[in-house]
Amino acid sequence: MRIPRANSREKILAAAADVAREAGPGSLSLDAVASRAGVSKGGLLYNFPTKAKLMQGLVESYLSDFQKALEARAIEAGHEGVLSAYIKLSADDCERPKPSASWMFSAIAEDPDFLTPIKAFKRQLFERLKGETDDLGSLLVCFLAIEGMRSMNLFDSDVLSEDERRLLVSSLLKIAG
Amino acid sequence: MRIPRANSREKILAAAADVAREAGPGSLSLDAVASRAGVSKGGLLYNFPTKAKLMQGLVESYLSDFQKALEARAIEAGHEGVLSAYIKLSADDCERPKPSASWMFSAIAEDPDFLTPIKAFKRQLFERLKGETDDLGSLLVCFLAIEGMRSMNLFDSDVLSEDERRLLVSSLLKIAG
DNA sequence: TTGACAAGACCGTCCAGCCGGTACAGTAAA
DNA sequence: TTTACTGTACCGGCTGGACGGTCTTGTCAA
Repeated sequence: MRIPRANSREKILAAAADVAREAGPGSLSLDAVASRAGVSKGGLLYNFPTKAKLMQGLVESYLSDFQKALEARAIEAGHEGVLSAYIKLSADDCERPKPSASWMFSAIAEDPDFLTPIKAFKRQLFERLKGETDDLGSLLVCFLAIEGMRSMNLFDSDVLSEDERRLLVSSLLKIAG
Repeated sequence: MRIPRANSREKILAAAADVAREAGPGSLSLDAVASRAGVSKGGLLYNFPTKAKLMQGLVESYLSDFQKALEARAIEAGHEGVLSAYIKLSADDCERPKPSASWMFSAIAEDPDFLTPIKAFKRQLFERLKGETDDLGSLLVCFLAIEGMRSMNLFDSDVLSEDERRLLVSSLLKIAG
């Protein structure tokens, strides 16, 4: 019954994200992921020898997806600059009602150091944005506001209404110029 | 050996926060909290019958501390308005090198619904700020930027340098002013 | 072309350990 | 006597992980 040559890694990663989102970050167990992915626990452990490796895989795929999406937007936006691309990308990400990265809480519970690559990525992005503008103050406000928007989405927070979010995004785009 | 009439509840709450901060949110077990608080497990369960009650206690004390601090700042700041008070309070909170609310991740792992009171509080705060300004766009940017700052601190993120944080705060105060 | 065989991908079971929670007898201050 | 614990002993469930077996695919000599 086993399908040969299936790309199990991606299937497992997606399953892990699904489990964390739907059952809560505290319920991200290997058993749950395996059954969700349609894979035995042994098979899961074959692809990711430890839970830590699974988390690491989640972080890496998150980061590479993000980078790819950002690059695509940056090309698409062209002269408007990377900051605008980042704003729009984040706005779209936050449009989705359900947070797609609840697994991050599981990763933090496992070991807070899993966030290190994400922090490094953000710092790198910030440096890149710094080279694009001469008003550091505005950039900081913009960058942090996006961060706030993303964190609210992560926490599944409905503090802002849709209208408010739209207004926020347009205000940010105005600041970004 | 028991100190009479000690306020164990607060001691336990503080111990729980300490454990989460120092050993990581995934290591917040009842045993760890009890031993950290210098209390037996029986004593801990006497004060908080379940782990969920402990989390709830953490959230409630966090919220009441926050509200008290904000009120104090608001009176202190006087005519400058609540938004300025909120900015300054958050800036000071984020000055502290170690995040004081890692327990929040433990709470989310336990049950994401523990955040509901916090979301409600934030919404309430936002409504209050809305009544103070006529430029909703600027308020949104400010509010979200603060949110971003707080979340970065929560994630123990050193993405921003001290200088950058200072510049951010002054930019925010300028927008708010 | 075929057959042997190693490597790759995965299954299913088992286990030791930890965690939340219970139970209960004792104790010292108020 | 009541309140507020201490301390110990215990339990059942779940979890991460180890392990041995199984099926599949690729390779290569005969």
